[in-house]
Amino acid sequence: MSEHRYQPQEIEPRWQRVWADEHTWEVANVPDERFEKSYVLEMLPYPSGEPHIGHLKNYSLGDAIAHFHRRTGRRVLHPMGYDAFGLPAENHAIRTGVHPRKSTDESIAAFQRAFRSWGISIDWSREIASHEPSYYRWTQWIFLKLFERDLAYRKQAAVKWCPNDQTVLANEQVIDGRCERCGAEVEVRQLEQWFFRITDYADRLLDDLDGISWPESVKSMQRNWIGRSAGAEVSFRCEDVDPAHPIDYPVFTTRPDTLFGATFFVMAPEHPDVFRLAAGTEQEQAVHQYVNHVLTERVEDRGDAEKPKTGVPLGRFVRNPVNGEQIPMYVADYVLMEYGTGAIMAVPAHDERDYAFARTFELPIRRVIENPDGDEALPYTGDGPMVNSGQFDGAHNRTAYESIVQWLDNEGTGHASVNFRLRDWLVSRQRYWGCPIPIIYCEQCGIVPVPEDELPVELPDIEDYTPKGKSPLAAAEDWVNTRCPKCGGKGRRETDTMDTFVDSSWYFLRYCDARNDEAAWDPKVLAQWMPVDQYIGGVEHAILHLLYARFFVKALADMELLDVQEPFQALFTQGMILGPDGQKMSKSSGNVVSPTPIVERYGADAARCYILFIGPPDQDAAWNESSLEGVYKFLARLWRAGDDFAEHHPARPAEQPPEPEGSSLALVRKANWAIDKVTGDMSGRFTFNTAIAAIMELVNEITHPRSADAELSARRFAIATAASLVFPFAPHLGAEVYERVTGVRVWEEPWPAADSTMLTAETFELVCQVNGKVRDRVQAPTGAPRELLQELALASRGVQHHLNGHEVVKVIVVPDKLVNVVIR
RNA sequence: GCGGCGGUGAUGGAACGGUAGACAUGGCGGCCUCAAAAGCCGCUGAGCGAAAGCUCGUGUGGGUUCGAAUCCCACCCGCCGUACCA
Repeated sequence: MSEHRYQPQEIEPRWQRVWADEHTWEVANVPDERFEKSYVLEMLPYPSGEPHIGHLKNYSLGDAIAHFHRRTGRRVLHPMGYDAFGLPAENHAIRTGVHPRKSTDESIAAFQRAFRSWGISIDWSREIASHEPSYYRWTQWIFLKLFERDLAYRKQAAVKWCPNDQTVLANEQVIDGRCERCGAEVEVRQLEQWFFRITDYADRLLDDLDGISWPESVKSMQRNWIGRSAGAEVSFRCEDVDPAHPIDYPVFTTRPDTLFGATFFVMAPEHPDVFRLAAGTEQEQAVHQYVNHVLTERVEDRGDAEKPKTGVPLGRFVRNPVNGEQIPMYVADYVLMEYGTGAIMAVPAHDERDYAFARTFELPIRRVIENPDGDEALPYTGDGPMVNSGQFDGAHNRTAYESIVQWLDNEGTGHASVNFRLRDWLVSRQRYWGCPIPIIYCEQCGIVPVPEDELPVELPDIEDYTPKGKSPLAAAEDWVNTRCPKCGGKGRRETDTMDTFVDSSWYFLRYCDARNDEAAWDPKVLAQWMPVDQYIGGVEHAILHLLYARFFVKALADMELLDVQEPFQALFTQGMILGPDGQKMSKSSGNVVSPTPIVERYGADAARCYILFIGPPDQDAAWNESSLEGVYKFLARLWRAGDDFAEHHPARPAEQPPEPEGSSLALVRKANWAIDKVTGDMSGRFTFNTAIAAIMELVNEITHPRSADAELSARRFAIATAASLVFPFAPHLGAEVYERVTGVRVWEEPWPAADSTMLTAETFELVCQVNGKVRDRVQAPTGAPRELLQELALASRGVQHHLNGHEVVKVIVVPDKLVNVVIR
């Protein structure tokens, strides 16, 4: 009887064929008022090699949510695509000579096979890949739209350069002074590059976080990254260089209340005026030496806050606007050109860095805020009454804050100001395998956008991918040399390509209208689907992708190309699957678990259930094969229960029996309990681990010998319910068992609703406590009045035993739950 | 430093302020079998006890409460992010 065994290898392909042949998961862009829409989206994969176990988790999670939404009466958009441009394919090409398009397409095929073999319910009619001209045509179009609005611009700047990948990087792609991709130490170079003006959106990117359901951790990371600081901009005047033409140097400070304590002034080594200021002073030589030294220092070393402060005097003075004092100017590397104005007022008494610098250079330290605790220690960064601050003496610094800013404003020496840590997004890359930037440089007309009707600017084939400090595309002379669209004269194409994060900043929009050849999307179609109701992916994208995509949506909304302000209404960040050793999976540690052999051996359903059962999905979890077998056994038992039943009874729709008794009642109750539990878990925190545990309990009840004499309809109902509930996690098995027992396709059935009368029994176990400690448990009628419960508890053996002789002070009764007798 | 999250059996993990440890793994015992595999049933936090039962127990120390893993305060440890950001 070998066929009476759970054989996922037989069941799974059969249902996959049904879903493929019938296009089951496709949805049309035709509005249907009867149903609410739901857009469920997992972050699109980067197709490099084979899918790994993290992908299995990501798409198992998303698929369960998509199925649940469908069966609770929503029209679900659940598409798939590939983030196909990028460095790994190109580096592979450099090593092997294989065109990145070929290796990428092979990898995409592997992903497609995997998704089908996992039974993920994807609307394949909307599939996209960012390296196809039909997609990147619109990436280029968006670039041009941003360019039109001056949100894409070109400027010379000190940028982060990866010497290994031979390309510039966005600030977000530099981790601890190293390249996010290859780990090489990043250098700083002055280069002309393309930027997106994301800083224009800093305020909105920050404020709108309040309105979306995202994990607090991700919101907080974005808030920190945007780094909004409120303070004041204050001008310090330098009359030294030419008294006839004084120069005002603004600084940004979050502590204008400490202005009276500013005893020196520091500029960043990159500040453009540093050499001019030092010129002609005895410091000239020293300043040159110092600045040159700093600029050759490693980025990582310079950022170390622990290292001793260095710097040199500029030989000049500036005037403190609040008290007219002339304070010395310095150049020091602890001041950063990228933040604020590249110059600071130094208040050593109330700032740790300024304090350290002042001690090293023996500069005056003047306390202007007292510590209410009477502690004399400096630096003191807390609040307190002001001293040595002229007219503000005695006032509390927080109270005086506003009036100082007001006073500066009246004097014309300062004003309230806000500063952001966020920098503009550097998007050009000196690499081949990316979306070409649709720009032409003309000797006459300068920077000229490629006309929309000439899009896409197709990526040409080239021979040599090796990076040479400029884009490999520069070698494609035929392609580079073109005519200026404006004047018809000689033009040269931009040879840099776009950061791949540009491609993935709008793909969720393209899914809505993926086959539109006339436009990136039809705004009316977009309005039907956007925003994404549930987005699912890894935390590693907390800043980069999630910030960029939000920026794109806001910018496009401002152009009235769409009408949402936020792309992802709710976000769920999954935890990582670690190796069996609890370490991050990596080729070098040899602990990588591939999903393919697991799926082949245990089936996709078991692999999917296991990965969801392992723990709360937002937490990291170590892979453990023996637990996987436990999940497999559970599925096999459900299959066997269905098989046994179907062997002896013809399929008929499952219904809850009207008045079950005895073991039938127990079974029906358990089924309803499971419906209630699973439904709750699916709707809230996605705690699929406890949902699966509840289905396990139901299956345990079904197969337990005590349920053997339950009536037919009760057994059918219980088995069908288990199959129905397991369907979002194990779709093949759910469909198989449900159909064999009921004759009906489970995905066409609505999600089961718990019968509330079955969620409670006539009696319950009353917990009897004395002073909060459990002393007995007795059966009591459900819904019994408090008096009765109190009576039962007081009469119980355990309570009596502990009562002896003590005075009962009071009795707490929690209906249908417990009684606590308080004694003295 | 700052921000976020977490600390519960041998293990992964459950527990609207109300029976701590659901479910699963592992372990032990049993059934079935000539035997094994598979499957099924039961037990499984620690200590004391013949048993009934008692005591202890959710990182540490306090607090609130009839009752705290859960709420509050202080601290310790771990993970993640970020950092000379003025």
